Amino acid sequence: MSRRETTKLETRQLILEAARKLFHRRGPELCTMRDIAREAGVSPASVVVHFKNKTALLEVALYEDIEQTIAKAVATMPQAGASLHGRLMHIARCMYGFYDNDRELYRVLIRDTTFEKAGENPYLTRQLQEYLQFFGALIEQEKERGKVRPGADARIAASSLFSLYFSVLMEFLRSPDLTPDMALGWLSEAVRQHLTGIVPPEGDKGK
Amino acid sequence: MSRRETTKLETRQLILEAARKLFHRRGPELCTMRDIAREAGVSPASVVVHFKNKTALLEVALYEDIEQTIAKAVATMPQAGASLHGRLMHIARCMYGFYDNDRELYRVLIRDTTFEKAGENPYLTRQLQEYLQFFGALIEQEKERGKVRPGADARIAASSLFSLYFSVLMEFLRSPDLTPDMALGWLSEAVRQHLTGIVPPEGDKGK
DNA sequence: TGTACATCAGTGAACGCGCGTTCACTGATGTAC
DNA sequence: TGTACATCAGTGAACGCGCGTTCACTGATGTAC
Repeated sequence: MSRRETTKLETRQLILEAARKLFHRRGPELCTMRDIAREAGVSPASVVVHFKNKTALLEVALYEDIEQTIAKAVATMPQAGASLHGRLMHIARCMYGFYDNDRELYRVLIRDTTFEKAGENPYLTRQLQEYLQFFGALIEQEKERGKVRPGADARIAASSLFSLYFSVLMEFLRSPDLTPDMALGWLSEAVRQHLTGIVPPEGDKGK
Repeated sequence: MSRRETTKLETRQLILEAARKLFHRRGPELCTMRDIAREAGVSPASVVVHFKNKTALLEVALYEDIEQTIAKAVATMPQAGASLHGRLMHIARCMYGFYDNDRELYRVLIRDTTFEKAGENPYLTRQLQEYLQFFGALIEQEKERGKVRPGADARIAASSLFSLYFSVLMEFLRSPDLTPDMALGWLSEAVRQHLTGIVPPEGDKGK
C-alpha cells in the first residue's frame, strides 16, 4: 500500500473514531458533520469526501461493533446438543444486551438504514445476508439431526425467525420502559410458537 | 360546532387534500411544506399551526386511506368456514395491492413513522393496536372452533403473524423488482410454517 | 539518479435549500355586560 | 338589543440551522523520462 493510500486510510479512521465518540456522547441528531470534522481534526469537506452523507458515516461507524457482537454470540452459542430454541435465544440475548448499551443510537441507525432503498446501505445489507445464511445453515443442521421436519423450508424459517427477532428489537429500541428481559421473554414465546406451530397436529383437527 | 371551528376544520381539510395530491404526484421528499401551503391556498405558517411537522402531516394525510383499505379487506374476508391461512392471506393480498399503488410514498411513510419513538405517531399506533386486537380475536375464534391449539397464546400469535406480514411488506416496498405475487408467495409459505410449526410432532423427535 | 510533471487527498470558504420557529399583525368570531 | 372587549385562526416575513455541494487552491506523493 502506497504512502498516499495509508494516509488516506488514517484520515478515514480519524473520522470514524470521532464519529463514534460523538454519536455515542451526544446522539447522531445532536452532532453535525462539522462537529465530527472538528473532533477528528480534519476539514468538513474531507468528511464528505470519505462518506457521502451522515447516514453512510453512521452505518460504517457502527456496523463493526455489531459484527463483533454477532461473532461473539455465535462463538458462545450452546452446543449442538442444546435445543434449537435455546440456541436461538442465546443469540438474541447477546444482541439485545449489546443494543441496550445505547438504544437511542441504534434506533436511529436502524431507522436510517433498514428503510432506505436496497443498495443504500451495503454493509448492513451484507451483514443481514450472512446472518440469514448462518441461520439457514443452523436449521438445515437441526433438520439432519431430526429436530426439524424434513419438509420445512430452512430459508423461510430463518427469515421468519429473524422477522420475529427484529420486530421485538424494534419495540425494544422504541420503548424505554421495556427491559431486555421483558423483550427476551416475549421473543421466547413467539419463537416457541413458531417452532411448534399453533394449529393442532394432523388428525386432531376440529370438525 | 361554532363558525370558528368549522372554518378551522375547512383549512385543515384544504391542507390535507393539497398534501395528498402533492405527496402522490411528486413524492414527499420532493415537495416542501411551502409547496403544500401554496397548493392549498393558505400561508406556510398556517400549515405548521395545524401539523407540527412534515411527518405528522404525512401520517394524517395517508392513514385514512389505509384505514379504509383495512376495513374493506376485513369486510371481504372469506367466511369463518375457510382456512385460517386463506383468511389471513386475503387480508395481506388486499393490503399489498393497496401499497403497490405508490410504493415509494408508503415506504417513506412507514420509515418516518414506525421508527419514531412511541407516541410520535398516534394515528398509526392506534391503527396497529386495533389491527392486532382484531387478529387476536380472529385467532381466539379459530381456537374455539378447534382449528388452533388451546395452549397457543393468541396475542403472541397475532403479533408474530403481523411481524411476518410486516417484514415481507418492507422488502416489497424497498425492492421495485418484487411483484405483489412474489411477496404474497413468500408470505404464504412463512405463514404456513408458522401455523404448522417446523419441529416434528411430539414422540417423533430425533435422538 | 535527477528533473519535470501529473495525480490526488485534503483544505476552507461560500452557496442554496428546506425546515422549524418566531414575530407583530389582521380581522372575523365569540362573549360579557 | 347593542356595545365594547377578548379570543384566536390565519398571515407573511424574517431568522438560524444543518446538510449537501461546489470551488479554486495547496502540497505531498507518485511517475515518466
